[in-house]
Amino acid sequence: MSETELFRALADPTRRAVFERLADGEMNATELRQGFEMSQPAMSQHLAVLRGAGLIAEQKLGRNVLYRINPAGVAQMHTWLSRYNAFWPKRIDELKKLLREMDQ
Amino acid sequence: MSETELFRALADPTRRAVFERLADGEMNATELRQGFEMSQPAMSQHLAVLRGAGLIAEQKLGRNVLYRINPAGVAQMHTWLSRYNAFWPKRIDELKKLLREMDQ
DNA sequence: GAATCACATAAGTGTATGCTTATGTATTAG
DNA sequence: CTAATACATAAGCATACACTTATGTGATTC
Repeated sequence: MSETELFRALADPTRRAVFERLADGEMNATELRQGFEMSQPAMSQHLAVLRGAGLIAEQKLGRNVLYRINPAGVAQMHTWLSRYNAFWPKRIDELKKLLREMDQ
Repeated sequence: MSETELFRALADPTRRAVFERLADGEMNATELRQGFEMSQPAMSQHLAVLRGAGLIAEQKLGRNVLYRINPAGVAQMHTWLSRYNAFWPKRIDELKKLLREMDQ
């Protein structure tokens, strides 16, 4: 899981939209394809890139493969981005607000 | 400032390293080039991509151009990533810790 | 004012990449 | 058991992109 792979995986708008779809929950490739004007092999390629980057994980159930977001990939991006927290002055108020919501 | 441009700008390892250098503070292109085996036009191109993506801002001082990190670009990435906070279970503890440190 | 410096832009090149059609393998349904 | 389904892989193509050398413009130095 390299940072380059992370960013490259998300740099393509189609592939990023696929990743964003998985935020709604685990899906197989056919479900993921709904709503996209895309061939089946294209989707397969995108999923391979996302998997290679560590952003998604798969689970084979017979001929079906279920894909879901891999928390480790998300965490890695968070870690990278956290270096730049000093450039984000509004974070204190927003984090406090977030924590308030979480504690409810 | 599109998300695609953001991710694409950071997807190249050289360019990401340039961006990471700017976290240390404002620099001109020649300073930025130190430590990189890179031609001057290559650096110019990278800076143009980062600027186009909204990740850096520039300030011209005569023939010198100073580059610095643009907080808005960082914030935009934060916003995108925050959609995936649900996949990051350790965040509550770490955020509380961060806030504690901030309040000191 | 000439020379030097700092940077942007142009043009070219080799490699990578997002798409396609074609094909293959494994699983499931009837 | 055959046909259909689900998905991965192969191969090809057009476009994008990170690099280079070459060049140009503007600012600074001497």
